[in-house]
Amino acid sequence: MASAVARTVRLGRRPASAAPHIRTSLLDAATSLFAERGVAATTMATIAARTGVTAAMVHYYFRSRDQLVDAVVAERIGPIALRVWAPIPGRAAAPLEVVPVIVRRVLKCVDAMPWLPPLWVREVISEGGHLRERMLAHLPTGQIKHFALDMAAAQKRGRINADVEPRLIFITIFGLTMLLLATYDLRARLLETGDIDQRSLERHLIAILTDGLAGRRRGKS
Amino acid sequence: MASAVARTVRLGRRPASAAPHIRTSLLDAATSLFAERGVAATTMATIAARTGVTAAMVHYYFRSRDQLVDAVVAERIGPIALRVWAPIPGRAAAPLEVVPVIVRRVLKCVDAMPWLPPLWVREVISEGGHLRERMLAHLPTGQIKHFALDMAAAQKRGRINADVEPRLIFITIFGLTMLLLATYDLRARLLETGDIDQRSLERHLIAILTDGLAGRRRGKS
Amino acid sequence: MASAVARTVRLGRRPASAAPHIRTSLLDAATSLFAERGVAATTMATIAARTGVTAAMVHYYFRSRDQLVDAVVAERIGPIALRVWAPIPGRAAAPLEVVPVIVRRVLKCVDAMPWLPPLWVREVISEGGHLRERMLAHLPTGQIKHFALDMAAAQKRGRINADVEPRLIFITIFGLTMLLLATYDLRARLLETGDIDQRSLERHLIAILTDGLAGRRRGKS
Amino acid sequence: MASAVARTVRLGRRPASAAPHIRTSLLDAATSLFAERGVAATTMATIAARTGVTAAMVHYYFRSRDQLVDAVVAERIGPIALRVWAPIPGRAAAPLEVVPVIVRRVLKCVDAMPWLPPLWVREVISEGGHLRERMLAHLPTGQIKHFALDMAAAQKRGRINADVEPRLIFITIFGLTMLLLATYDLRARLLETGDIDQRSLERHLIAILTDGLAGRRRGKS
DNA sequence: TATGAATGAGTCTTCATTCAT
DNA sequence: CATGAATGAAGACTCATTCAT
Repeated sequence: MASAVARTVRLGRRPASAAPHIRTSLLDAATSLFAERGVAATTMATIAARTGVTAAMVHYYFRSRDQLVDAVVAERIGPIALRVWAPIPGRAAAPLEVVPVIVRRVLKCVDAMPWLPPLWVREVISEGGHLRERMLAHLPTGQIKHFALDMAAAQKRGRINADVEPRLIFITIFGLTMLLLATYDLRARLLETGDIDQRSLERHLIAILTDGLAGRRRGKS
Repeated sequence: MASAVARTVRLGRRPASAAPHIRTSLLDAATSLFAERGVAATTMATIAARTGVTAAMVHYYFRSRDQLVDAVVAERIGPIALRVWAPIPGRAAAPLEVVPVIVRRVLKCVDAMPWLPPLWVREVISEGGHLRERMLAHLPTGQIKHFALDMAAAQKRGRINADVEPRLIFITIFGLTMLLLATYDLRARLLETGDIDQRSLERHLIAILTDGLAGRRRGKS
Repeated sequence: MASAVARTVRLGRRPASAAPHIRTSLLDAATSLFAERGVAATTMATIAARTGVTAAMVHYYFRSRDQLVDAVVAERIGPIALRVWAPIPGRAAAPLEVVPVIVRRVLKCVDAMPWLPPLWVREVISEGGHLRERMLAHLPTGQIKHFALDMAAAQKRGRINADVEPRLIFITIFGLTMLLLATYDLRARLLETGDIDQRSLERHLIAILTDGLAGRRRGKS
Repeated sequence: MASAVARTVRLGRRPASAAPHIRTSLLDAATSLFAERGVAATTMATIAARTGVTAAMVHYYFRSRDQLVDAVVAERIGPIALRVWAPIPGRAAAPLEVVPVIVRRVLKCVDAMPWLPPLWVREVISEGGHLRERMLAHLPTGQIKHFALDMAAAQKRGRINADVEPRLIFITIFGLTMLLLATYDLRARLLETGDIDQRSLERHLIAILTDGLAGRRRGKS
């Protein structure tokens, strides 16, 4: 935030409080449109229209479509990755505790940023996703590898399911959470049983993942 | 298939092995391109080029882009849904057995159709997916609902994890499998630890999902 | 007709009685489609479809679109011109008698060929009409000039309206008749007074044209 | 017009005489091309080329071909209809006076807009004309009906030809004028007697229509 | 005679991008 | 800072035409 203010001042604009930065609004519009209909299906004109400006303005703030996409990744999606992948204290000692921590981190993020699950599932996680390459640079590779190593160690000590693949644990927890969030409305229309509230979803995720991770047979098989 | 061969022979064209129905080839090209780069980012010209024909040919076989997409859904993706969602014998008596059955069904499908996971994750499951609406008509709604009811009953009888939401069981098993399949190469590049072979993947999935579904506390909480 | 039979025999086809010639049907379809929606807006495929054959067949019978249009002019529209412009017996002696003769000739033609008025008005008479150039060759130029000269002579003898331009008499009679026929349904929708039957139309045309041609002041002004 | 000049000057572009609104030029080009070769045979690219801009510009000013056609009707042809169909003062008292009024109105319009006759004959009046439906909304239906009623009344009072159909009077006068104007060059090439000057044309039309309308037998037959 | 397959050229339309103002 | 005007490139789609069978 500090840097945003700094830049505003440097550029001689009015203080942020007076009006939302157009740049910010454009980024908002782009992000949610990318989530709603996909990156490829979102045009500069649509983003401009949702923000109430002309398409030329989008070019004024982001030199090109490519750089706009970069900005969305760097300023919107990237920071989330850092929050989600932040080191989990005590994960070595109590490996099963990672499940509720990760699940709740994701749920909390999504509360504030409902566009996240579809965008992640569609454009980041999925092979050929339009944001995939760009996201790679923003992922804390070191921590991800570290996490896998910690899990492997815990498994060796017999603390987690022997059949589980340690390198898949993070994506299993994180991905399943995202997936169930991203399929909210699909389920609603398919099952026609009314929606599943977030409390139940959280309980479901934590139960199945914790117990699955715990397993009945422990230690590396 | 027999009739296709017959016709090819009768017409005296190149050997059947070299020239299957162009319609089939186009459908193949479209399906894999949809998986590789998404529906919105795939043009008729690209599909044509990959098949080695002109763009006009794509219109010759499928009147419009829209109908081509319909054909992909109806002839390629739809049939898979039927296989995956086919009733699982004895699921009421041994609810935990559904996990390996579903996981293996998906893995088997994907063996023959490697384009499936990215396509499903990106364009079907994900909110705003371009094939979502079209797939709905092809999903065996009745069986999906039935499955949820069976799981709910099993849970009441204390056979599965009390904290699990029965309506989420199918998507949890099916979706997690698809997700891990769709992120194969992402993981490879991220972890740089060499690939995880399919055996380990299967074991991981079955372990975490079976044990997660079993849980330690049984019965509806 | 004789020549059509001759050609059929020469080409070794079945006699005309067995089935309507496809060529004839195609010509019929083309002619009425040209009248309904204009030459430019009529495609080979549409003509083929209305005849119940493939577009390739249209090319088989008429080498090209251009030659199909030629055939329509030569075999459908051209012959009518000959009937309409046929010399009117006694026109020199009784110049006013040309009006009912021409009007009735046209009405009779149109009875059998309802596509004529719109086609003529749209594609022949009108500047830039797609059949205009082609029709020129089929018009009996000599008779048209002759008619104008006869009228001029009659006018000099004080038999017709002094203010009338003799060279415009034919087109005035013929064109007005065609025009009123071609605007049948436009009037119906505009006036909403029910249709004007053909009897009234004929009476109207003959009255206004005869009396207009007769005039009150006779002789060249 | 004043504002257009003002803006051009303010923007410092080429002199106002050389560069009127491009939108206006495009409308001009479209209108005359529609008249020259018909609506169906006129492409966006041709219109653009004649105006000296790219095809994309035509879409910039008129969202689609359809809306361009609408604009031509609404802004070019529609207004003319109002002038031609404007109430004729004293038509009830002196019904025969309508002829020269209408004829001269049309001739005056066409003087300024030479594209009118072919366009009207081809695309408005003619069955299946591409502007027909769109023009209907712009025609002063009330006045057209009123005119027919006035003529019918005049006929009952014995003021006009008993055999004439009152509902056909307007189209007879208006249509014949348009028709003779639209066939100008056809006649020239057919008769090869040199062109008929507009004076003679006017005299011809007024003579034949006035005397035809007057008739010798008056009153409803 | 008849057709399905195939295509090049052209049409309408959209879109990212540039630029003068 | 902001926009209207302008465009080249590309996309979906159509159509007349050809050709092997």
